[in-house]
Amino acid sequence: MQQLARDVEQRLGDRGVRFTRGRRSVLDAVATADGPRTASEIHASLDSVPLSSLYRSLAVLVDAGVLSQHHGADETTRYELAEWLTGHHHHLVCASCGDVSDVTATAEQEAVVSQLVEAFAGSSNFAVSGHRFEIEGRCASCR
Amino acid sequence: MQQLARDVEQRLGDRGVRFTRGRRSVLDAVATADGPRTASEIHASLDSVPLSSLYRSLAVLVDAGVLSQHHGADETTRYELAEWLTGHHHHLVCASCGDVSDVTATAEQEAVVSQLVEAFAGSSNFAVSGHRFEIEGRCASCR
DNA sequence: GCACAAAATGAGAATGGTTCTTATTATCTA
DNA sequence: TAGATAATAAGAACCATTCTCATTTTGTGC
Repeated sequence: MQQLARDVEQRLGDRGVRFTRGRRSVLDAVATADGPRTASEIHASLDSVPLSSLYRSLAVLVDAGVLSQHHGADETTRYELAEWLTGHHHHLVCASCGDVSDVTATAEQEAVVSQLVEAFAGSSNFAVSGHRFEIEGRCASCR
Repeated sequence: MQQLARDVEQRLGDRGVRFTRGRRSVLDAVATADGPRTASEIHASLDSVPLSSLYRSLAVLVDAGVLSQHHGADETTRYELAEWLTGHHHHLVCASCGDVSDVTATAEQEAVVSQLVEAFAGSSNFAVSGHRFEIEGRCASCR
């Protein structure tokens, strides 16, 4: 966590973006979750940060490459640490409660995934920059 | 296309849902696309179907299992034919224009995907019901 | 073919997540 | 410490989507 804050501070500093108290607490809230979180979830876990500021902080952090955002099973946007901070991983998405949790592949598994990605994109004239692998089902507490 | 309409008519009939003119044109618009489409894209390709009716038709068709909806790279919902009508497939998502196109895996590739899915979900107590594999990058016309 | 009930539609209002605006406050540099 | 710049707070605005309700269409029994 200390290391995380230092990495992020460096990254923001390099880009002339301040690492303010508000942004720190947003980062903390996202970092302590075990999967991507929605803006309202983050807001709920944080008092004293108004929604508009929260959204602005999230946008700044996404823009700086500290967070990544994606739009999963439900219609709201979720935020999590960028992969250079957490390592590459995939998601288990609960169809019932909408919760998303992380799962990390082994090196061999990830090699297989990469081969598949190349094979899928190969036919079209498509320049791959990444992939997303989401597994849908019911989480332990919903089944 | 004829076959598609017949399959859908049957499915809707079984559920006591009418296959009206409006719903037919919505189905056509989705079916003729080569990937998932947003409500406004569909709306644009269809005159004489008001937005509110379009959304209602989409909801009915999703509910009947004729269409599936998902929330991809951008924040708007996209609709496509359910997999029992098109076969299982994956997506190439253009990070630049947001367009999504379909890609179908070979049986061997899909077997590998299934193995990965089981391996990923295996550790948690997670009941898998499906998976989504999305490849991000730049499409032929944006690169 | 006709009348009635049930379902579908159209138009616009309402909702909710997200973004924008503007005045105020905090931060950095000199 | 002052001045310049960036960040924040509050609420208005925005836009995709959903809801409401009056009207129209469709299917069924006569």
